[in-house]
Amino acid sequence: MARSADPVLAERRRRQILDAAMACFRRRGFHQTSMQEICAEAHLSAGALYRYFASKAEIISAIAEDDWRGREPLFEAIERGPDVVAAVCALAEHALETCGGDGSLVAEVIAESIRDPEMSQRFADHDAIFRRRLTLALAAAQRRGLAKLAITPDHAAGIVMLMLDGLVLRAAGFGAARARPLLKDFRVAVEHLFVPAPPPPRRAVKLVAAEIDS
Amino acid sequence: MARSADPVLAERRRRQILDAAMACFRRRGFHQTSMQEICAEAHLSAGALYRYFASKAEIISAIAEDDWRGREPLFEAIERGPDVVAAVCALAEHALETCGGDGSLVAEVIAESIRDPEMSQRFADHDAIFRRRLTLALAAAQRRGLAKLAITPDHAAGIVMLMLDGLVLRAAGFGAARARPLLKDFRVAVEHLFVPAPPPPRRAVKLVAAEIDS
DNA sequence: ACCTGAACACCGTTCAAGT
DNA sequence: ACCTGAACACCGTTCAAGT
Repeated sequence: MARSADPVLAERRRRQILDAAMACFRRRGFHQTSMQEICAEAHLSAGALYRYFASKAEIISAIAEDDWRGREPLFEAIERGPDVVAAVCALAEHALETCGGDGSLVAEVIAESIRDPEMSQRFADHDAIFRRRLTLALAAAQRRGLAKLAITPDHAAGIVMLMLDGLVLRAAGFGAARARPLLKDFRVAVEHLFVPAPPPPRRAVKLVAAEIDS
Repeated sequence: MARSADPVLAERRRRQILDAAMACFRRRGFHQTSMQEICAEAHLSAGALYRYFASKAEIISAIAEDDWRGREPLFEAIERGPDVVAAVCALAEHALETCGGDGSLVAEVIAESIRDPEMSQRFADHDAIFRRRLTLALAAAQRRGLAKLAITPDHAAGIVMLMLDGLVLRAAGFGAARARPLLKDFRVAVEHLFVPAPPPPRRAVKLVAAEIDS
């Protein structure tokens, strides 16, 4: 928003406000936190804050944007790492960690994105990107012989994403501690979708089919 | 809340308020709807409304309770129906329908349950019941020979629930239309978890393993 | 240019007063 | 017993006035 003459100050103020907001939201949740509280935490007046963020929703949105960064390494691990199953599970663990802590921010971001159409669109876009990226990573792993998929990479990506949402939703709603056991379910599912290429057998086995009358 | 001398009137008023609230929430979302609007829609004053519901959250909670009823038939279809895969997919379709329509109530319920600790606890309880019930249904289907599970019924239940949440979250956030394609992913996953017992083969096949030097 | 903080238009909830 | 609606204690946001 703010047309600023001093971009350095502007950036400093934005971080100052974002950090204050995150602290407040973590303590009391998005809607329980008043702008006055954020102002107090950031040592700024209401008027000053509105120079840098047009609304409370815009603050939440900026926090979500922060969260979406730095997920690329996880995809690269799927593409190139030695253990695809482990790398996909790392995606789930990362999701759980991000949602970790009880007064989680992610819960607030989800809640807000469900309500606010603009945030929702932003989420849908990110969702599509995420799926494409995951599909590509899985297909790459498959081509390199790192994984034998029981189904197409695209379906696998879709299923993994559905389950990730399940984890995130529970972590957000019930706390990371209650969601953690579900990682086991996640892993079991992944293991059945990604039939890992068996290690080169020390003894080959030949299967012979013989017809018998029934 | 309301200690009422006339339980018939009380019940009528509760329905009246709930119906008005649902109409308002569907139109404008939970937090965008003011109590004044609900009062107007229900043709009651604010004071009267608060005789029957202690807070806005309690109204949302009552709506969720309504939603949780009548899911039992779906479990029974899993237990007893001829096609377990189809019955499990019906669970997903039901979830999508419930979340259907754009200004969905479910989105509001999710958002609120994430925020409000009491609602969250209620959700966690229902979640545990749901998992037990689904596990039982799957185990029963398995015992009756209707399904051969690739994994334990409990894991299968957990995975199905994770994916259901994924569907619900997207339906709530992006609209049922954008979530519907994911049903295909869901089905593919279910088909791989529930290896259906193959139809009695017209010709039996005997597998013979013969060791060979590698 | 940047900031302040009182003022504005709301909100959910309560409670004295009516019938 | 049941209901009304003005009043209360807030809220997010704005904007005239300061430096």
